[in-house]
Amino acid sequence: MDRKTRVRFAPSPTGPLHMGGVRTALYNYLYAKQHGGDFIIRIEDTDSQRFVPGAEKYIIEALNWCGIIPDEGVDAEGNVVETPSERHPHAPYRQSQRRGIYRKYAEELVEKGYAYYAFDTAEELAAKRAEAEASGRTFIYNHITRNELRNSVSMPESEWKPLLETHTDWTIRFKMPDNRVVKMDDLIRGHIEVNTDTLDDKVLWKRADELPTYHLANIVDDHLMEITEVIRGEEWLPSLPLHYLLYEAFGWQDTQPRFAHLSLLLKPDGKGKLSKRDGDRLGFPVFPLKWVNPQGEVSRGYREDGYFPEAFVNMLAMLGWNPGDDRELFTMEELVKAFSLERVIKSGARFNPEKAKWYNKEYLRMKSDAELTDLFIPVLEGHGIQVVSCPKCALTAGAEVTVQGADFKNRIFTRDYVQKVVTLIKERATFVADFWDIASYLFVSPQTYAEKDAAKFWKEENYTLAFQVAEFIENFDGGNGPAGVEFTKEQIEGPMEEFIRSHEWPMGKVMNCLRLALVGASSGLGIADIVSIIGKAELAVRIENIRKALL
RNA sequence: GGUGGGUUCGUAUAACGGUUAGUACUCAAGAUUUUCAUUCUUGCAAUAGGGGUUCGAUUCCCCUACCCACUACCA
Repeated sequence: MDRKTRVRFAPSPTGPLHMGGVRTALYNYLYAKQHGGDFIIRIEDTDSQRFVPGAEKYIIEALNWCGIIPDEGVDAEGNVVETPSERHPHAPYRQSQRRGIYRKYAEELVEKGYAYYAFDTAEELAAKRAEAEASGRTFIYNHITRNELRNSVSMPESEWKPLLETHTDWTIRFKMPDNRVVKMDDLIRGHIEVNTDTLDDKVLWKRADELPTYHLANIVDDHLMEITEVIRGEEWLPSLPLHYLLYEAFGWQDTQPRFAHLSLLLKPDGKGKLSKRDGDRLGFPVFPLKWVNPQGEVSRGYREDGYFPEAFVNMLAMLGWNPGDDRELFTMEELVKAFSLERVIKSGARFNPEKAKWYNKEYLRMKSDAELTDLFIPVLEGHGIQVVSCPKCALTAGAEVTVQGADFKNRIFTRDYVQKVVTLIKERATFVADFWDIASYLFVSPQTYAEKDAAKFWKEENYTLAFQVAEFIENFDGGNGPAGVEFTKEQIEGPMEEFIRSHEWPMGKVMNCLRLALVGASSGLGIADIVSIIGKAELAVRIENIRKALL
C-alpha cells in the first residue's frame, strides 16, 4: 500500500497537557514529517463529565510553543476546525461535533452480529461488581455473563426491541468472541498475542448522551481520517485486541493503521508514573505551560520557568529514544531526520529534572548575545532598570553620565551595555532569569557586603592596598589618551596585575578586597571585566560606599 | 486477583551472541584563574535473581522477583 502517511494526536480536553502527552505528540509529529506526511489534531471530548474549560486551548497553545504544528485540525489562529475545507477535509475535528456519525457504525456492528444492545443500568452493573468482589471474584461482562444479563443476546427480540424506544439508557456493546487468540504487531514492541477470553464486552455507544466511547470513536475516526499509524501511550496496549477486532468487524483490515505504543514517563524518584504532585514535591514543572485550573490552583510550566522550547523538546525527544550514537543535541529538523520508532525504548523512562536543566544551559549558550539581550531586558525592567537603545536616548531619558552607557544613579543603561554584560555572563547561567542573580552588581551598586567574605578578606593590610589599586585604575588612561577616559578589559588587565606584582602585594587578598567593594561578595567576574564595564566613576562610588560601610 | 508490557551505573541510554560493558547528566577529586562560575583531566558507579540453549549470553528460551499499565456507560 502506498498511502500517504497520516498520524494524529488525539488528546482529551480533561486538563492541561502533561509532558508525557507532549512527547507523544512530538513523536507523532516527527514521524509524520519524516515520512512527508500529515500530522493531525483531533479532540477526543466524548466524555462530557470530565470536560475542563480552557484545556483544549491550552493543549494547542502548548504544542504551538513547542513548535509541534499540526497540518490538519487546527487553523492558523489556533482554533480547532469545525467546518470542512480543502486543507481540513475531515472537519469537524472535535468528536463531540461528530456525534451524528457514530451511531450508524455501532448499529452496523449490531446488524452484522458483532455487537448487541445492552439494557443493564450502571447501578445494576455496579451491584454485580460489588457482589462479585465480596466473594473474591471479579465481574466481567463477557460471553459467559452476557447470557444472564439484560441485552439483545439474552432476551427475545419481542422483549428487547420495545426497550430501544421506551428506554434511553441502553448501550451498544461489542460482542467479544470467546477463546480466540488475537495476533497483533506493534511497531515498538513486536508481536503480541492475547486470548479474547480475558477481555470484556466493551461499551461502544451510549444512548444516554448519544456519544460513542473512546474505542468506537477512535476506530471510526482513524478510518475516516485515513490514519496510517497510531502512535499513542502504553495505557492503550490492553485495548489493542479490541481495536484489531473492531477493524475486522467493520471489514477495514486493508487500511488498518499500524500501531506503536509508547512507554510512560516515570517519576524521578520512587515508584510510579510521573504526576503533577511530583513536580510540586521536587520542584520542577510537569506541564509545558503554566496552568490555572477552574479552582484557581496554579501549576508551573516549562515556558514560565524559563526553558527554551527547543531545549524542552530536545530533552523530551531523548526521553525514550536515541539516535544510536552519542549525539544529544538536536534541532527539530535534525530530530525529524534522525527519528525512528525502531529506536524507541520499550521500558518506562524516569524523568530527570537535572538533565532538563542541562539541556537549557546548552541551548542558552547557543543563542546569540543579541537574542539573549532581548530576553534579559524585560528581566532588568522588572528590577527597576531602564534600558534605552542609544547613549543619546539615555540623555533624553534623564541620564547624567553616558560614558559607559550606564547611569547607575538613575538606573538607566543602554542596550549595548546590557549586551556586553550578557556576553560576559552567558556561560555562567542556565536560564535567562539567572542573569540577574549573576550580574545584578553590574547594574546596581552593592548595598550589603557578605559577612563571611568580609571577615576573611577585609583587613587593614589588604584594603589599604586595594585602595591603591583602585586609585591606579582610576588614573589609568588606556594607554592611548589622557587620564579620565575609559578602557577595555584587555587594556587594564595586564597593567593592573603588573602594578600589584611589582609591589609584591598578595594578589588574592588585594583582589578580593576590591571584589568585595565591587560585587559585595567574594564571587563574580574578573576585576578587569568589572571595572572596564562599570567605568571609573562607578568604581569610585563603590570604593567610597565600602569605606563608609566597613571602615 | 486476572491479562498485557517492562527490567544495563543514582538517572537517560549504547553495545543487531564474542568489548577492559561505552556515552551523557549528577556526584567526588585534581588542574587552571584574583574569587565564584566556566573550562579541562581523572575518578565513583550497572547487565534484578536462578535455571537452561551455546565454544561463548547484557543479547535467545523458561521460572522467580520487582516495576508499570489495563481490568468503567473515562480517555
